[in-house]
Amino acid sequence: MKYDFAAIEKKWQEHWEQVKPYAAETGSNKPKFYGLVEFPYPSAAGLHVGHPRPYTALDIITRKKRMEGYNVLFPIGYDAFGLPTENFAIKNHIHPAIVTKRNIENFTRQLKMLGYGFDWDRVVDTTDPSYYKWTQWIFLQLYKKGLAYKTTMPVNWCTSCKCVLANEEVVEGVCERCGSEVVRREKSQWMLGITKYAQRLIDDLDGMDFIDRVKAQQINWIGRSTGAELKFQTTAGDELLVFTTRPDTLFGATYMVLAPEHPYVKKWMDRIENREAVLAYVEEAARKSDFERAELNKDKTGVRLEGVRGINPVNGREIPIFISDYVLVTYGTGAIMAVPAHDERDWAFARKFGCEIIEVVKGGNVEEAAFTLKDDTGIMVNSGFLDGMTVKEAIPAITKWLEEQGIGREKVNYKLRDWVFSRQRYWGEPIPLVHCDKCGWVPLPESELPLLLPQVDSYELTDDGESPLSKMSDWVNTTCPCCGGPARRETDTMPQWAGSSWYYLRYMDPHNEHEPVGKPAEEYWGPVDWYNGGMEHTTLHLLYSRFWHKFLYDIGVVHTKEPYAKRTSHGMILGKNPHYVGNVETEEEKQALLDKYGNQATRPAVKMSKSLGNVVNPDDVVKAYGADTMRLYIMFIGDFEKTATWSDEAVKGAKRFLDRCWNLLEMAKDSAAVTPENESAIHKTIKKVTEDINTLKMNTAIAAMMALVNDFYSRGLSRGDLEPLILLLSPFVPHLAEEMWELGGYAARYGKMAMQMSWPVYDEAKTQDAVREMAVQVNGKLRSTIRLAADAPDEDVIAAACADHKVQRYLDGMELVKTIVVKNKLINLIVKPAK
RNA sequence: GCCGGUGUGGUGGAAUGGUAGACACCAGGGACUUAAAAUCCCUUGGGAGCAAUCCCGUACCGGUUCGAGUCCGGUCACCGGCACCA
Repeated sequence: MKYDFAAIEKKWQEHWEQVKPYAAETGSNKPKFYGLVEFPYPSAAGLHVGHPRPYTALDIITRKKRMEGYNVLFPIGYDAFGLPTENFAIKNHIHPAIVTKRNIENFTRQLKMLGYGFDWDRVVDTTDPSYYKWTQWIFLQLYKKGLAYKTTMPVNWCTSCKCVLANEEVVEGVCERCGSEVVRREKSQWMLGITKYAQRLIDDLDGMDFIDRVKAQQINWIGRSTGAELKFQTTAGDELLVFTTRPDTLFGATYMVLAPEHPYVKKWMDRIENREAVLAYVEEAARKSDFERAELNKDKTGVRLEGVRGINPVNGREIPIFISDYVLVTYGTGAIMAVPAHDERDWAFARKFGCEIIEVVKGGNVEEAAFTLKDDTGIMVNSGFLDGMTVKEAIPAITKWLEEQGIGREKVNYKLRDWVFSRQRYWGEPIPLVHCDKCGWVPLPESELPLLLPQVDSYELTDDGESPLSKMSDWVNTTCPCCGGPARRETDTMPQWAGSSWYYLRYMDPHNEHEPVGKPAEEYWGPVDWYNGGMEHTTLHLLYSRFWHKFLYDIGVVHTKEPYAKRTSHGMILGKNPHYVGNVETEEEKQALLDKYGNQATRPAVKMSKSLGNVVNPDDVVKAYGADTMRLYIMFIGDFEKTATWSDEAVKGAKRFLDRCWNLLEMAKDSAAVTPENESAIHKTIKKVTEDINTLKMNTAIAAMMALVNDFYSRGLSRGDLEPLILLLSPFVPHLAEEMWELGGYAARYGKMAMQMSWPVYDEAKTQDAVREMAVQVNGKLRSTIRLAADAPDEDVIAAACADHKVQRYLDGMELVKTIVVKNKLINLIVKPAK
């Protein structure tokens, strides 16, 4: 009989639809396990071949957990608000809600096609009013606690999306999504006070089972640095506050720099003698896009403020003040004390503008370059009472002095900025606040949630940078919940990251009409035991949702400080590069590719894209080989954490393996007994697969099962031998496993599906071979192998090794000085020439 | 520049400090077949040799060790993140 994957997969998917074997039961007595994958954005393109990688991995893990007796929650949903859908809708004149519905249907079909064990009764859709009601509710709680506030500030503005972006959404000066130029604009925006949680977001990573690179990247992004904040007097009378991580170098501060946007620049305009030059510079800086700032990088520019000088508090010296865009208004105090001798940027600026360079830490040559080491090797000089100290001693000493003088204190700063939370677009959650001329911003009463997105015909972009909602006067004009007077609704919507910041909680209790999540459900299921997702979300979704969770913890909605106990991450799936130089033979052809595609041509594999024609559609793979082959191959492709390249040839290998498994049914002798010669191999395989699934090493788990199948082909097998193999296969290739389970008569015998059986257990004793092959080394070089009974005493091992005819040649005329025996593995004979 | 990671056959990739290359893909050979596909079996890191067997091999240089792909120091290359953050 042939392995008819199409019929088998259809049959079992329909069966599972009926019996719902993946339903999670809140409050069950079994131990719980909550496995989570990042819910997809339902794009028009459908499922990408990258999606099945993490989904299959967690599907395998949760299926195994079920077989191990856990009550498993493995949910799925759709993160469906967002710009691509809105842009698609505008272009094709379809309402985004319709586009979304259609895309979700397609994604659902594809996910079911792949046989995932999701609990389909808990599906969450962020655009569903019964869901975003609670997204809005959480926003109102943030507002009530002062963590949501509206402020005018320079923001990242995408010139193509016509929308603001969070810092996390700007990559190398361009829009993360569309790649267009990002400029700075002054706009009034809703902000979330994530910086208030900066320290906790660092501290609570401790003890979490997150892979190291996720922790490192988050800590990096939050960017904590310790130093001092101190005041400089100025000849204008105002005090200038600066932040420095090197208070020890205060004696070397020979000038100051303000960001061009620093408020004092305007304030001092009357005193500034070179007004025109200063104004011109400020204007130019404002015009520069982030991209230009990054491009122009190290080339320092600036203007000296003539007529105002700062006073170094430690020695009373008057020093010049500059403005320059190498000082950022968004970090620290927007003003610095410059110590050119010990800071590379200050040094470059000082050289260009002829500022004085005073060495205050010995150890370098400050005429040649800035000396920036902050360890014990440098000794303070030219620094009054700090002279002779190391840098490490000088920092607390000067900090103490600043405190005593009342002009400074120790200070911690973070690179993390508050989260720009409003978007000037239609397809997002409406922000549930109104503005009243009398009362200011007023939150909607919770009873009025959800505030529905108005149904309108036109949601085209406006050119003035306002949300499309601002054009809908019927919706915008309302009454103030506070005084009853006329008021206007907020017309900006929330960013895509809003709905995804708490969706894992909704899965626990998806139909609750009274709370975002009920207490019993949250206390039973929380926290998520294992969350897998992309590295690209480390400083976006993962950070944002940890922040929201901590806030919900503070207001008593959840009982854990952290949402996710464990976080792993998968590598991307790349496609073959059609322009790779390795594809062609001659030097001329290679050069032609290099000329045309540059660096691109040097890479064998690249991101899949329509324009390169290397996109793999899961539908096509499933049609040609079946879902089980797709699942198996995507797990076998390589180390889960690393990027991997899709190979059409290698898929066939996965299919071939499943064919070989299928044929075992007919090959197996009709006996329920385990064949003695297969027993050890079976137990070893159970052990290997069990351990490898736990550590996400699906590729080697599959390799072990392949090896066992090869053994069965060469040695023959019984129905009893096949039984545990089917159970091991079942999380990986559930359709094939169930069919074999049924056809092999196991289903009838146990009255259960394979997935409902207990996970096979191995007997450690039976994983041990009675006879071992041991390596024999002479002076560390492999010379022979010998076969001995397991756990043979060292004397026997040495005797057998010395007696081996290959080994003897190396012992001839030599004196045995030492032997090293590694039990059951290896013996090393150390010899030297006999005297 | 800073942080994190990687470097192993023609290819994807395996190897708690202990027989490098498991398992696959590709390729080659054989069986079956009128033939092809599929399937099954065999070979497959490089080099020398009729053979037994030997030599060389995990980016490069050095070190620790009886023994290093693995640990330590240094170098190079590539990938990911951050980047004028004071």
